[in-house]
Amino acid sequence: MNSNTHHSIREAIRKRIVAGEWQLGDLIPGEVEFAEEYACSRTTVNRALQALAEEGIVERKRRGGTRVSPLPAPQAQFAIPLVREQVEARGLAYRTKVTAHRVGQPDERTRDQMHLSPAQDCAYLESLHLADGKPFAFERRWINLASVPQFDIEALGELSANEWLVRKVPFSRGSVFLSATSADSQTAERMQVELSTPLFTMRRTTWFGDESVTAMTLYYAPCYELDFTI
Amino acid sequence: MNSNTHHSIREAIRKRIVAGEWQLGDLIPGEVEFAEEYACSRTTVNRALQALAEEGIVERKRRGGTRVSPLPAPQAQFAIPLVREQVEARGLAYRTKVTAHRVGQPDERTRDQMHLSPAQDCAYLESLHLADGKPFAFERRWINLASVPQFDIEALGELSANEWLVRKVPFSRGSVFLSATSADSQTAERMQVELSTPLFTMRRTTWFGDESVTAMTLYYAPCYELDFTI
DNA sequence: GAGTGGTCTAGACCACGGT
DNA sequence: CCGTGGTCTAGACCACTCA
Repeated sequence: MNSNTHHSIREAIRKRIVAGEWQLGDLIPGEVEFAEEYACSRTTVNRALQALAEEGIVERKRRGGTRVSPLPAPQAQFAIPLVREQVEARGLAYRTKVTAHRVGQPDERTRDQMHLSPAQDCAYLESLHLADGKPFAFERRWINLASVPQFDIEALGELSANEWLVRKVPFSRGSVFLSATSADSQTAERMQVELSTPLFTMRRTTWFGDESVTAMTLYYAPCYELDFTI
Repeated sequence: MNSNTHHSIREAIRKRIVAGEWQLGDLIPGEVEFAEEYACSRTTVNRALQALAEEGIVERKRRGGTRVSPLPAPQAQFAIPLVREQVEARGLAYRTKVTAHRVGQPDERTRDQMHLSPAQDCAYLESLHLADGKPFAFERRWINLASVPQFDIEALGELSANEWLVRKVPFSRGSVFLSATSADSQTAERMQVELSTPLFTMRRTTWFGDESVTAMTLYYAPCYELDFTI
């Protein structure tokens, strides 16, 4: 048995690329050549190179061979965390509180975002996420009752709306917008900050199939930073 | 020949999971079983399921089988774009201008971030990124001359420092911090906004191996949003 | 047309980890 | 222990695309 796994070969080739053995955009050896060099089958090299292609390190074309990416863009992959996890990761106690809720029709902008007809009823929710009792984030959310008819304030229990939705409508997709906004009077009051404080803001709309599930805006406390590695 | 590719099988199984054929956390059929069902080899099913595992849709354990992820967290993958690309994607003309530069030693906080010894010389750069002549982002950057000795203001040409570094030190890794900050007087002047305007801010430190390359802070114009899909 | 990557298959052995 | 996933191999055929 050969100890060369597609994993070890991938790392070996990655190291050679990172070390600059080939210039950006240059052709690197083909699968057969690598297979001879590492004394393994072509299949194994193929897996290794496909993984590097998925990472954006190399680009591959039939007949054209495999080249080092001409302009490798730093890639980041991260999971959108639940606020509960963000709070508990800081060693603080998480609690959430619904500060307002009603059923009604969203404003036109939200209706557009969620592709709703004007008469469509939605649940509206305002919640505060607390870390050790202090405001950590303030959330405004619309939930499409047509796609989540089981939704009810009572059903949440101790969960935040997001935690409930993640369980009830898993594998939803969506778009995220990050920005810096100025605290409006309501947010400032809820978050106990001064009016116009800069707040890191995350806006999300999520979909299940072609039906919108929810649209929300989350305002984080001034201390908050979103961090990830590339 | 069978028309079932690992790709098509992956999508078929994904659809069944998303449709709720199995509950969150439930065991799904094993590789052999799927192979019979889709009339293909176990190898092909294996590739399909491994891909779903990488996406976080299923979790796999030897002997334990494959289960639907109990709490699937929405995953996002995106490339840190060059400011030039962000500007040109909006159909605007990109230009960059170095507004200040010198060689010296960074403040203690930056020195810590970059793991530098006190006497270590760095290049300091302030640049403005313009979109159709209007300020789009303002950047403060330290460059570790020990890891990039070839760096020189003249070497940049029409490129931004980041574009130059991406070519000169490709495949670097690093950490990113996103936040909302209040425009200080210098940034406000350069960006032509009022003092204390909330600005979406990206702080990055990048490494090549165990050597820091650069540390930078980028302040985006108020109109800016970072968007991606999950 | 020919060379490269993309994929499949059947069979084999290994490694982990639940019973 | 033994069933499950993890991986390798050799050979095969296909699909793209460059010359």
